[in-house]
Order: sequence, then structure tokens, then C-alpha cells
Amino acid sequence: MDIIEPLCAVFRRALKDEGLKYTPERARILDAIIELDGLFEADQLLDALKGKGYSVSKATVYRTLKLLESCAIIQHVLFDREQSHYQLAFGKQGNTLLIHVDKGEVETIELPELIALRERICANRGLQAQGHKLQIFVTSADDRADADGS
Amino acid sequence: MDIIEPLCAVFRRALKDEGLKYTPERARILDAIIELDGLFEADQLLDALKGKGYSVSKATVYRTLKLLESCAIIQHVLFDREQSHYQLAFGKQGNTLLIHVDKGEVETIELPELIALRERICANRGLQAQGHKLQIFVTSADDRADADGS
DNA sequence: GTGCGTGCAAAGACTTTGCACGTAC
DNA sequence: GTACGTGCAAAGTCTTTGCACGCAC
Repeated sequence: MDIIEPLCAVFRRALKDEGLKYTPERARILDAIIELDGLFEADQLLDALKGKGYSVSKATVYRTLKLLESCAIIQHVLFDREQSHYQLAFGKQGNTLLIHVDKGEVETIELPELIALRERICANRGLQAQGHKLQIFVTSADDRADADGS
Repeated sequence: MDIIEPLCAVFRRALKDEGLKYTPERARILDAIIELDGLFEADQLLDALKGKGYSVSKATVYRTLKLLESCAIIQHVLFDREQSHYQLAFGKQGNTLLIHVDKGEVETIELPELIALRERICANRGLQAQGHKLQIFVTSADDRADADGS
């Protein structure tokens, strides 16, 4: 819970750097995102805000999500044919999601080896890596008898 | 160009297994996808079909894309805030995209090391990997003086 | 005070769906 | 002959935008 302050500071500074303003709505949105603590959708965020008695409009939420994304506080995550998800990124350059396709759950993991791999690939090609996103689709290994599943 | 036949056979069989039919529209769509040879959007596919004199409706294209995806002939690819892209997958279980953010280009690469990495992660957790998607965002290393860019 | 921000509702973009007719098996 | 497939257009979903008023700086 005490990541609120530093994040807030990062946000304020990013806004100031762009000549933008730190408004109550933006503060509340960041706050709510931190409390959501994980993957969330725009709608969930709206609900969370409403639940706290704040009335922030959908338009403002979307506009703020874009801002937060552009200053790397959150990250935009897309799954097949599902609506946009977001999650706190706070400066992370890459991120790996373990998607449990059988349970419909998503887990965020750290995968430092991937950074090395990524750097190697880029170095070989004269490129510079700016970030990455990895999604691994998994099932429980217990489901060994998978061929007959529906 | 001679991957058309095997792919077509795969598709026919997948359809038959589901009690579905192999129609001229479906054949033409698969054909057009093979000719597009790379990432494409639903619209491009429609245009390609129209360009060849076939009139296939948008609805049929979308329905067929879903079918092709479900039998792993194509793969659905999503980029931030862009429309759905697709590409031939033909049984591939994972895939890595090098996204040149400065040029707006996307390159598909093979990354066998990632399979090993992925298996290791899953084994550690009692999971079974079903596939993965990795997107690496890169820029030309020449852009070293990046801090002053717009 | 000024310019950015907000809410509202309407517009937009892509994708899906309902229905009646057509066709692969 | 039957069940699935197709085209059309309408409906849906999520997201963005225009505008007038309000507030942070």
C-alpha cells in the first residue's frame, strides 16, 4: 500500500513534464489502480471508483489510462478476443504472463533470463530492445489425458 | 506456394472432424491468406479476395478466420490499440515477433531457446505449456541519440 | 486568468449476430 | 434431403471525440 506515494510522485512529475495537470480524478484513478492490484479492465476500474463514491466518467478513465500507459506506470495487456486489460508496470520493461487457459487465470511472473535472451537477439541484429511482452499459455500438467477433453 | 495443398488438407480434415463443410468461400479465404504471406488484417483479406474477383462477405471472412484459428492454421496477433492481425501459424506452438517501433514494421522470428525456457518454467510449477507469444519492441541501435527525439 | 480537464452523449471502428435462402454432404 | 454456410444489414462492444463548463496552475 505504500507504493502509492512514489507512484503518485512519478505520475505528477510525468504530468508536469508534459505541461499537464494533476487533477483529483487522475489521483483517484491511480489510487484505484493500485488497490486493484493486478490485471484489470477499464470497466472494473470504473466500478471500483464508483464503489468508493467517486464519480469519474468513462471518458476520463480512458484518457487517464492512456496517460498512465505513456509514462510506463501501467501496461496495456491484450488477450485474444478479450477486452483490453491493464496492469501496474511501474517502470518494468518487460513482463511475462502465465495464462492458465483451463482456469481462466492469469499470473504475472518475473523472467530475468528473457532479458538476456532478448538482448542477445537484438545485439545480433544491430537492434535495441525497448521492452517485451511474453504470454505463455499453460494447463495443469495433471491434465495428461488431454486428447479426449471436450 | 506449394504449401497450399497440405494446408488445405489440414483444413478439410479439421472441418470434417467437426462436422463442418468445406465450401468454396472457405477454400478461397485460406488461399488468399497463403498468398498474403505474412501478417494481415481482416480488411486486407477482404480486399485481396475482392481483388481476385471473389465476393466473400465480411461476415464469412470473420467466421472463417475464427475457424482457421481454432484449428491452428492461423494465429491471432494483437498489438496495442491496433486492430486484430492474423498470420499463418500452421501448427506452430509459439511465435516471436520483432516489432520495429520506429519503422512500424513487424518481423516474425524463430526463437527455439524460448521453448526450452518455457518448458523449464512450466516443469518447475507442474504446468504444461500449450503455446506462447512473445513480442519484442525494438529500435535501430543507430538511434543512440534517442533522448532528444520527439 | 488561461489553458488543460471533465462529463455527457454521440460518433467511430471493428466484430458478431439474426434471418432467409443456398449448397455441400 | 438436411444441416450447415452465406450474405446482408442491423446490432454490439469497447473506445474515442466534440463541446461547453470548471478547475489547477
